[in-house]
Amino acid sequence: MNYSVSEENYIKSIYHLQQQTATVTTNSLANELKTKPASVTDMLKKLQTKQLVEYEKYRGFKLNANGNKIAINIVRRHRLWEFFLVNKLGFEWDKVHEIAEELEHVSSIELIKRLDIFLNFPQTDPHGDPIPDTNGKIAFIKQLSLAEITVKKNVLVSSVSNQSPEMLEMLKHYHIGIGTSLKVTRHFTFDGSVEIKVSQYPSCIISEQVAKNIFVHHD
Amino acid sequence: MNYSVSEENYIKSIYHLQQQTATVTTNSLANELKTKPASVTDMLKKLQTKQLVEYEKYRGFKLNANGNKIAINIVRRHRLWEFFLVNKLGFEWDKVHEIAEELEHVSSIELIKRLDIFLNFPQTDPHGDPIPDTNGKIAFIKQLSLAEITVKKNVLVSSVSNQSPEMLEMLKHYHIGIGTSLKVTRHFTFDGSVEIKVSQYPSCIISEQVAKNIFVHHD
DNA sequence: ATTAAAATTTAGACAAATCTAAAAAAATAT
DNA sequence: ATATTTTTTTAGATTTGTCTAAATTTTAAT
Ligand SMILES: [Mn+2]
Ligand SMILES: [Mn+2]
Ligand SMILES: [Mn+2]
Ligand SMILES: [Mn+2]
Repeated sequence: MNYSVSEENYIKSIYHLQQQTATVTTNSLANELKTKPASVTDMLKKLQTKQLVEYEKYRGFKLNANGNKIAINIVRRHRLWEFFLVNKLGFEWDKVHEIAEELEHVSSIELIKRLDIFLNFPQTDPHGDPIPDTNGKIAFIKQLSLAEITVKKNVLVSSVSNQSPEMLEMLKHYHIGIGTSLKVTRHFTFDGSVEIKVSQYPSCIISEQVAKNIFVHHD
Repeated sequence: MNYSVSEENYIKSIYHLQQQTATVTTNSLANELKTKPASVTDMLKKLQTKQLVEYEKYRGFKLNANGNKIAINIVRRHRLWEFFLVNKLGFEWDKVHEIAEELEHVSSIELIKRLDIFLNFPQTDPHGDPIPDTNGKIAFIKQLSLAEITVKKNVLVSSVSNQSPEMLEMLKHYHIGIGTSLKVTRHFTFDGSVEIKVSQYPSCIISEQVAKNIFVHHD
């Protein structure tokens, strides 16, 4: 079956909210989609008749197996396009989300198949998020934020959860990108700030707020 | 200003029909867009209030300067995507039109700018049609069909007007593609068929119907 | 010049997606 | 346990794009 742009956006947003809370509320989805609660209720009735969600009045809702499969496929398209935009067209990573938000709705299956080949089967998007494979399998990478990591172990930056231009600017300043190798040298308990050492650059200190948004894994 | 997918499809279709006839009729546009005449009238009123067409009740319509500029920009996007699909993703040229029909509506200006750079500023799409530049200028290539061309001059295939899978199959059989060098060796007046010689291959005869769809220019 | 046919427009309806305002249900506070 | 606040749903309206059927205008034919 084929879904409208609007339906796809709802499905994907439910999926993302479910990563945090098993069951999603009307208000949170309205907020995520920048729409009104009444509109969410309307759409949910439709998604229910289309057998994509489990929904009980006043009780919240979640994607069923079918809805989940479709959501993951949209995520796959989104992230492949983001990879294309950054690695082929040379966009900065803070500029690609909006564009991928449109591209993800182009419906050709063959297109995505060929794009994947063309990009050489990338595993993660420019923000470090995993790209689901054709079967919907998502590689899980155990990752911790810089605020949680133990001291003096070399780690690789695997993803950054805040993808704003402001964050990008700051990360550039610190010479941090996806894949960058670094080491936490100290945690300051007073304000939660963290001292890090990025390759040959002198040590520097980042705030707890920043540290919480940078995720790393051991190499 | 920003236009809906539907508005853009109407604008582009009017543009294409205008290449044949200076002023476009309601029925021909309905036919082109696979919609109903009543829907065309409705949309034309909207395009008129948006200052994109000159329209007089019962008298047909045409794009004004503003509408024309927008149409050409959509054509530009369409053809750049077609080029991408064929030359980067490896699609056959008969499979790309539908997909480009969706991709052309992705609204980012920066996207098309970068795509153009990435593709190295292609001049023509996979069907040999010229790609308008950023300013809307379209390179005009004087071209004649194989049915009209004079005998025994070497010519280059510049475009093919019928882009169906059936035509592609036939062209492949004759080893003809965009850019192929060939020579017309005879015209048969009885049925309008044409004998051609494609590089090292033995001479062959193509029907008038095929000849009329293959356009060439002198090298 | 009438008449018949074809093309175009209008009138009115409908589906999708959205909204505001009011009603209903659930959660929270006293 | 009741009252208050918050969340969610319903009712009803709106916008966009489409359609069918009927009316109007234009074009073609006699
Ligand atoms: Mn989207
Ligand atoms: Mn991403
Ligand atoms: Mn289109
Ligand atoms: Mn083309």
